Amino acid sequence: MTAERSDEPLKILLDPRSGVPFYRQIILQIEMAIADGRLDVGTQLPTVRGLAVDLQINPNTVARAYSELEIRGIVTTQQGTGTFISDKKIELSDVEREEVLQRLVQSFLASASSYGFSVTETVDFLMKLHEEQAK
Amino acid sequence: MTAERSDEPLKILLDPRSGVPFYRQIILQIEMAIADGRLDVGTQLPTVRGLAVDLQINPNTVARAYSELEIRGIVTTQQGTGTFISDKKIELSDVEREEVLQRLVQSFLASASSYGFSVTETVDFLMKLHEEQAK
DNA sequence: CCTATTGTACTATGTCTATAGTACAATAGA
DNA sequence: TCTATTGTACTATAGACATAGTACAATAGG
Repeated sequence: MTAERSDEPLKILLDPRSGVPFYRQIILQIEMAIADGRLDVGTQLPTVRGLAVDLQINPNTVARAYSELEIRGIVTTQQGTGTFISDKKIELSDVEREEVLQRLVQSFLASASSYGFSVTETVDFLMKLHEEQAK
Repeated sequence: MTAERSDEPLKILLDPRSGVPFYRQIILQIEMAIADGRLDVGTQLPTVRGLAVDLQINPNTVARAYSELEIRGIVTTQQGTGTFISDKKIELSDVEREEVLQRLVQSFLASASSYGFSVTETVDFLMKLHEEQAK
């Protein structure tokens, strides 16, 4: 094995059967990685061409994902250098925050329910996922 | 709490932001409902036009979902009568079930994250909500 | 300065998805 | 029998998605 960098590279997996567009899957997985701490502020993402080769998809598709992430302020790009995780912070009042989260959660649970997942099952799954991540 | 009975109509929810085609969301949710017993053999599905109105989508889209389900032998259709659950057993492996939930959870967490909620905060909120509901 | 590497921009093509609209076929029920 | 309801089939249009290909711009490093 070649000597890798100290920090392991982000592993992105695409599921062609999910129906979810590739560029969205990339966005989702990068967002997740940031949310749970696997990607820190300032970390460089794989290059457009590099990731395209890795995932065996068109560079345009990667570029589109990065472009959307930049529009949302989640990453910053520098011509000729690369794409990096930015330090996006959203300011909301506590009340607003709670309302937003409440709405997100309700929508999520309703969705899971329509697929036949009970609230208990859904919550358990999330907890387990979170515990594993904490290791 | 609602006092619903076994005759409650199947509730299908479409998520336009998921990237998953409507017709596939319909197929998946019907399959899941059959797999976990919410839909029994012989049960009539909503009519093509009726479901289209409910979901506010084009009848062609519903027809496509039903058509694919029939090709797979999951439903049987009778001209002029309707579409019914056939007696084909649906074997959704735990893995497949988990994949669906995984996708829902990932999309949810990414969404929450984009609003500035950490995974920990989101999970805690859900847990607390669930505990209170259990009382 | 020169070159490789990076991100960006554009055109073009093909497939998939969803829509609107129209028409037809088969069945149930009055 | 007649009519409404059901599923089915088709055309046409528009947009999203992924691809291929080409070209350009900005930066790092020798």
